[in-house]
Amino acid sequence: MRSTDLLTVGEVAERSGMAPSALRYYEQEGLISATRTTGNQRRYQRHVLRRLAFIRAARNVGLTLEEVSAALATLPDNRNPTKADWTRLSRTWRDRLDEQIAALRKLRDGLDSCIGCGCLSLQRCAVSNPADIMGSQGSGARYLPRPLRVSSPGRR
Amino acid sequence: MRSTDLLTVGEVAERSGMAPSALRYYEQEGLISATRTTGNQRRYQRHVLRRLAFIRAARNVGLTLEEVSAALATLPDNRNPTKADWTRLSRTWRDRLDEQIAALRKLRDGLDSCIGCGCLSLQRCAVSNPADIMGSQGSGARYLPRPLRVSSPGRR
DNA sequence: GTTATAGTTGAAGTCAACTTGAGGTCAAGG
DNA sequence: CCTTGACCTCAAGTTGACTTCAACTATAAC
Repeated sequence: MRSTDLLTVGEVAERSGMAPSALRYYEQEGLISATRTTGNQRRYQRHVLRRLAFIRAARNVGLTLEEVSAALATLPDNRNPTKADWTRLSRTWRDRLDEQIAALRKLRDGLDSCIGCGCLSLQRCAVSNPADIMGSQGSGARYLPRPLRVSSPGRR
Repeated sequence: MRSTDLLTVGEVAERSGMAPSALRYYEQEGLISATRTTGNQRRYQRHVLRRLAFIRAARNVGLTLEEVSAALATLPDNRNPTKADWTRLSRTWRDRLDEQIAALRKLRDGLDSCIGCGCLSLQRCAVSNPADIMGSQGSGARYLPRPLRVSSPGRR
């Protein structure tokens, strides 16, 4: 067993629940970083675990890696991120989750009315309506997870 | 303008809001069907629109095409599907949506407690917890849309 | 009959987020 | 010193749901 406070990929993988290949991929995408031993093996500082926790949490909320990347980029690089930094980043997730929940609820309520009538009319049914799942209040629906986003004709 | 009650791909595409390429793909996957003209062009019966509405609705709820396909296969082929048939199929969506909503709510509530503490601890934080988003009641979380499913270590 | 528009096929490309495989190297315990 | 298990890189493969392309043909309107 090594005695330093640096972690190998295997250790980080186990502690974070992510596959080593995912860790390499994240590094390649600039989301995390590691130093190298003289023999070119990765050694991670413990704080990478927090970063990975953030990444997982963000992915759970439905962000793409690109968005995660952008969020991480707003962290200060001259000092260690504080609680406040992480809090700031995760605060916007709440809105996103609220939007997602609202969208699902709308879908469900539309479905409830559809179950009564069995219509699934292209024109009238909220559930199968091609364009307008999120309704008309402005520019919503941007934060729906992929499978809940209605493919607007012409783009998937 | 043609006078029959059969629809061309273009017409079906416009009325359903789906791309012609998607319609061909669905046909290839056995989700819809069409007759052909002597010149080999597709002609759709009007009821394909209802089927497409179903497909879109199901996709909105997060089903894969394979699941949609399985659902459609339970429709009777000796008679036209009735309202009751469509209703039966869509009834299971409700449960799925309820599950999705519950999962998101759980995520949000976990987030609310995290915003206060800024922790994102791998061990304690519900939002970034690798294994256990849906909690312990049995085998839940099967119907979470892809981006909300936590990748269990070893599989994506 | 001509032309414009719309349709046909099969193969290949796209996207995100990884995983897998081949072929080779490192590190730690005995 | 040697073996074993962990690690390295780079390229290619995977999945689902399509889209795009090239090369060609049909149909409808005039």
